[in-house]
Amino acid sequence: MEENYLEKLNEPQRLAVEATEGPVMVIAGAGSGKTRVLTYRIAHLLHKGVDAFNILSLTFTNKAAREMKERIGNVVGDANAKSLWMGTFHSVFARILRVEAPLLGYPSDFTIYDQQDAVSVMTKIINEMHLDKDIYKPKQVLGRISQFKNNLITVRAYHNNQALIEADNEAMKPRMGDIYRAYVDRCFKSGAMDFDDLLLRTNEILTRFPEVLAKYQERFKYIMVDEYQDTNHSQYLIVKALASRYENLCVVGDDAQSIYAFRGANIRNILSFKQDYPDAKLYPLEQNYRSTQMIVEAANHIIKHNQDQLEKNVWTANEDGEKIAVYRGLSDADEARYIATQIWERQISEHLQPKDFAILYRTNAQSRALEEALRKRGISYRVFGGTSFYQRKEIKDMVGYMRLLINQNDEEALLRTVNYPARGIGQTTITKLLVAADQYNISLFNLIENIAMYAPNIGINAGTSNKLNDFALMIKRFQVMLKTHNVYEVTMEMAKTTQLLNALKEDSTPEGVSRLENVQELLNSIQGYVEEQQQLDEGDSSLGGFLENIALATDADNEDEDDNKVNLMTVHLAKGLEFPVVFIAGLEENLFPSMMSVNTRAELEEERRLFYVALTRAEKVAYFTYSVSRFRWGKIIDCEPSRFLEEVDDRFLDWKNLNINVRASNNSGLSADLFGDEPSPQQYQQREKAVARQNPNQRKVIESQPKANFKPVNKTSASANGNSNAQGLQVGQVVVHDRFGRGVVKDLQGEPSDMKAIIYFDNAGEKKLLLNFAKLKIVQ
DNA sequence: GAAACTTCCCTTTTT
DNA sequence: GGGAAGTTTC
Repeated sequence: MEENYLEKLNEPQRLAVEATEGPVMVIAGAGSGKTRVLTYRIAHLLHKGVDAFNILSLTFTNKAAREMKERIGNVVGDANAKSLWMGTFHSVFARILRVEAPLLGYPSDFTIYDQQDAVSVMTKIINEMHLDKDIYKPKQVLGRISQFKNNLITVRAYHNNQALIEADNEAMKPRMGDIYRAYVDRCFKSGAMDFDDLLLRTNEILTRFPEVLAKYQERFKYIMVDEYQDTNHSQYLIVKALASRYENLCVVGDDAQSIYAFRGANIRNILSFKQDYPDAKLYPLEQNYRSTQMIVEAANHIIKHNQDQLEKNVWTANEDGEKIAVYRGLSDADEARYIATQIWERQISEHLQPKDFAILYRTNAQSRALEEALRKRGISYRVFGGTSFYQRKEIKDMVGYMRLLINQNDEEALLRTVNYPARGIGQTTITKLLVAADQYNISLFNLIENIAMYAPNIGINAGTSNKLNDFALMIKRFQVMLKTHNVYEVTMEMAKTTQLLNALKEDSTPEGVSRLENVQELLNSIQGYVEEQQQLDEGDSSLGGFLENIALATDADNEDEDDNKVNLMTVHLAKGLEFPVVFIAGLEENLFPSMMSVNTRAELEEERRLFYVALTRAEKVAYFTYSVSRFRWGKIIDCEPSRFLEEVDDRFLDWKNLNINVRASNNSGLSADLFGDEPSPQQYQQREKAVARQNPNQRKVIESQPKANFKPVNKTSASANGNSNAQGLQVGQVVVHDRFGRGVVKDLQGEPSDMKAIIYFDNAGEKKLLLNFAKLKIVQ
């Protein structure tokens, strides 16, 4: 236990940490040490003798949870930190639902449908109901249903709510209620929950089963919620229910950083905390430790344009800092080139590394131009977000089979896999099956496994019937195999038997090769997962556990072993992060603020908060850039500077190229500026040498494959903290493992990057451990 | 039933 | 400019 940890806090921080009993709200301005407070508060609870088992901490991202756990481990020791429940709402309540969902008639191995699955279900429903998909746009309809669910409006409640029905009638969608019912039924029959269900069903259980509620109230005596301003109504109710017995609830947030209203976040949750808990203690954190005076004041100045906000006075004792540079590009390529050049120059002049830079933008699509400019400069970078690894077709195919093994009623998984790789089961057959399954009210898989019985009645010939039967038998066989073999072995066998690997191997195009690599990467990560989980006390090396992890994993969670790269991400993903130098790109009307968000004041204020979040990520230096034209939807369009730029007082800004006075509609002078400050090849080489001298270890890597974003999931406390070390381990050495205790290394196998050790433990016998995951201390 | 070809959306942000 | 869905052809 680290001593004197309280001395590392300022006065309000310390008070917030010490107020462990009763409701507490911490209003934490940007950069004011919010994470520090949460971390030390938990450490303080443990120090006071509270059992880690009784603490629940809800964070906004898995990444935040992991980092916090690590930091707590540093203060109180890993063993103590281990049994803390810490994670996102979705992951924590998914875990609870694995136990409790059967109360509602769900299988405990329920599938979690991602956005793609949900859209696919919805598209089918709208087709089957013969509705016009231009009026009932699947994504829009799902958005509406998401609103219902996040406000706990069930299908029945909807049908009893005249106001909602009228609103949908007026929106020309009178069938909304029927669609909602069909969607919920369909998911239920598939044994599947979407993201919103994870919260809605938790609420349902806590309301309908008081003994279950009591169990978790008793367990979670101390509850902490990070980013409280971004909780929606459903999350709010869960927290309220769980905390209502002991009321040891601590919420931390900043109304100025609420940026998730579009997915139901309700800023009122933070504004009305004092009404919900009249005894609540309030601790405002106003000293910013992150940024320069310039950045803090400019950010304060920006957020003042919003009407809806709590009075706050964020200040800093840091240095003045330089003004915010504003650059106007003539095209998105020009804007990107400017940014790349600035990164290049600052790396040399300020001794900065690639990882010290972040480029933030409003939409994922903006990354392309930026990537290209960085590649041209030979600057290594990393893109967060966008199409994630698990959304790729080849991965979803593979995962489809895996899902089917643990939940054979998962209709989306079945439809995806039944004819891939092609086995002669086409659209006509599928349609017949869907109709029949509905008619007999059984699941698709159920129908297929008894197809011989049904085939004559539903017009399926003997040949097709056999093919379907073979498919069902194959799935059954793997289900049996799962009982005796580990997940990796089964998956590998499945990839071979289904010809999935072979089909990919035959494709020698670059895309095909990359697909095969992705599948291999997935297989590796399964192997890593199995071995890692086997080493944890509460490890879950089951297929279900793996699938849950990847369903709730996001791209921001993936860690790259080489993270010294320029960071590219949306502003949303940047929340909670900080970087010495930040570029905010694409500050144009209809882009930032988004075209979709300029109609109401509330929407516009959320965009402004987003701008505030972006700027407050910067520690030392910030840049604003925009362009007068941009490639969008395959066309070049003219752009106007963002209204947000005009809102910022000039005393904060350093306009870089005002002298080139070109209107968006006038292209004269374009060529001169577009290529004006490109360095000559000689200058280029000199700079490269300068960088190499300054930083000999850093080789310039050209990075483009999204694959590089991917790491084995759930990499909790691996080698990063230094006490485990794959390098330098030798046969014959004595090591100590967290769980297995003392052992002797018998053998080492595999590549250095993926090495396994056979270790004979005094108390646990012989184990094969992956050194990337195993926490080993070398004793002699 | 499957491959080749064409058209249509798309871009707001994410668990 | 790109990926998915729909359409045509074998």
